[in-house]
Amino acid sequence: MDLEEHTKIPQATAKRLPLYYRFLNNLHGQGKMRVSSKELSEAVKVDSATIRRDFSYFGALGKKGYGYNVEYLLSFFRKTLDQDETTKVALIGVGNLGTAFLNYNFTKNNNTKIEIAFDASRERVGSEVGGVRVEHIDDMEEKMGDLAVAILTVPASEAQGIADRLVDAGVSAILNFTPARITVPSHVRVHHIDLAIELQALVYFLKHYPLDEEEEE
Amino acid sequence: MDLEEHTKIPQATAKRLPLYYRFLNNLHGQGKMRVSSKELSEAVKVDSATIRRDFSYFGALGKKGYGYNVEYLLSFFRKTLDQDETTKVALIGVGNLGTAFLNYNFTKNNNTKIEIAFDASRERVGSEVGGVRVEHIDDMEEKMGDLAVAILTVPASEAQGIADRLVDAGVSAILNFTPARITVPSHVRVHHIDLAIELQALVYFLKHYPLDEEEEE
DNA sequence: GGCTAGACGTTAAAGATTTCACAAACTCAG
DNA sequence: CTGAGTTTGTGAAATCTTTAACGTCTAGCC
Repeated sequence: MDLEEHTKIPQATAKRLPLYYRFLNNLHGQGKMRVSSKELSEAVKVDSATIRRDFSYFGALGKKGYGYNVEYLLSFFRKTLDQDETTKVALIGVGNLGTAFLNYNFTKNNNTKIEIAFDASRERVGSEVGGVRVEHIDDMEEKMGDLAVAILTVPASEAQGIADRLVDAGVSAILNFTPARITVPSHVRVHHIDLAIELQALVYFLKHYPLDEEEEE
Repeated sequence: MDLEEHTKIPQATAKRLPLYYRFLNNLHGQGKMRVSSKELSEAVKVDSATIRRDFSYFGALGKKGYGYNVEYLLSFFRKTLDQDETTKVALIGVGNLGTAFLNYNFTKNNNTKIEIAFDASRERVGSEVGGVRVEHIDDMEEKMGDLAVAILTVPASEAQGIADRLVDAGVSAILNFTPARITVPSHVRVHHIDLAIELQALVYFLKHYPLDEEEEE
């Protein structure tokens, strides 16, 4: 693996890569052959200089006076983002949010696939949601296999307990949608997405960080 | 309004405020009287120096050798985060994700409340989900009143169209959960939360940014 | 009352990210 | 083939964020 190259890439850039990839896919689907950083900037709402800088970490991908070749860029990012090998994911907690994930067609445009789901409700067990089998949470360790990534959409009170079990089962990355800040060993990566906080933060910015005035009523 | 003071607060700090607030609430509920930046750090997974720095933007809230008084800090943040006045929110798109929001009890610990929801499916219209009335999307302008914030959980293909209508209806902040990057006038604030991208980014970090080695198998 | 340990608030440094601005290099039309 | 017009890639500057380090002050004990 060519970790040496990738390790140098700023985290802020890495987070934008999937975004670029998706929009390049769109463009390609529309039959576009070339694209400039300026066009891309308008589409993804990222400053064009930032886009050029981001791309430049991977070398000279474009041509001066021309822009970027969509197909080339796309195939480059496909490799970089490991789009060829699908990462299998487990989902814990088939509530509304969990169901939303299961019905989301990740595999399209995406290198991730939810392979199996777990829930504590006996009623849901055995059914399929969005084409994914739902198993009982008690059988998690047994049925999870070697999946490395888990999406956690359980009630907050369960979060830490389940996280501990996931870690024991060998999971190395958790996408945590519960409000609980879970504690895990240092070799496990956790990303928190906290819906209530996102909403509160938006409201805070709205009230305290005025944007342009509205021109008129 | 005391915008002068708040405008100076770094965005990174502002995004953490709701997180602090929630944990302080927890502590208070547990009957804790005092808390140090170190304790808080372990709970919210933010470096203690960062916490002290964050708090210091609001003045000297703690006492040397003692820490912070939970009650005082809580009441301070309640004012700062405008917890006393509830912000009313509209939700557009009562699919799985939208339903998850409607069932989420935001008002608890929170200054936001979803007042009304809209959906394109005639079947859902008229029902209540999570105690919120669902109206038809065609009646949006008419029934939305003066709500300033909207949560957008519609299919990506609808996102821009609905966003335009929201803006016309006077909304000034949108929490966009669709993969579409919507375009709005400069006086409207948009936060994008892109679930597929969050998952992909986590996978990318997992593969390319190794954490500590696992000690053993 | 005095001492020790603890914890804040802050200065300064380091690190990360974004943005500016422009030379270089390319395209394309004529 | 030439020249006008584009657009990249990148040094350098600006900005933002985190972290370290420590002086100062307080609590609480003897």
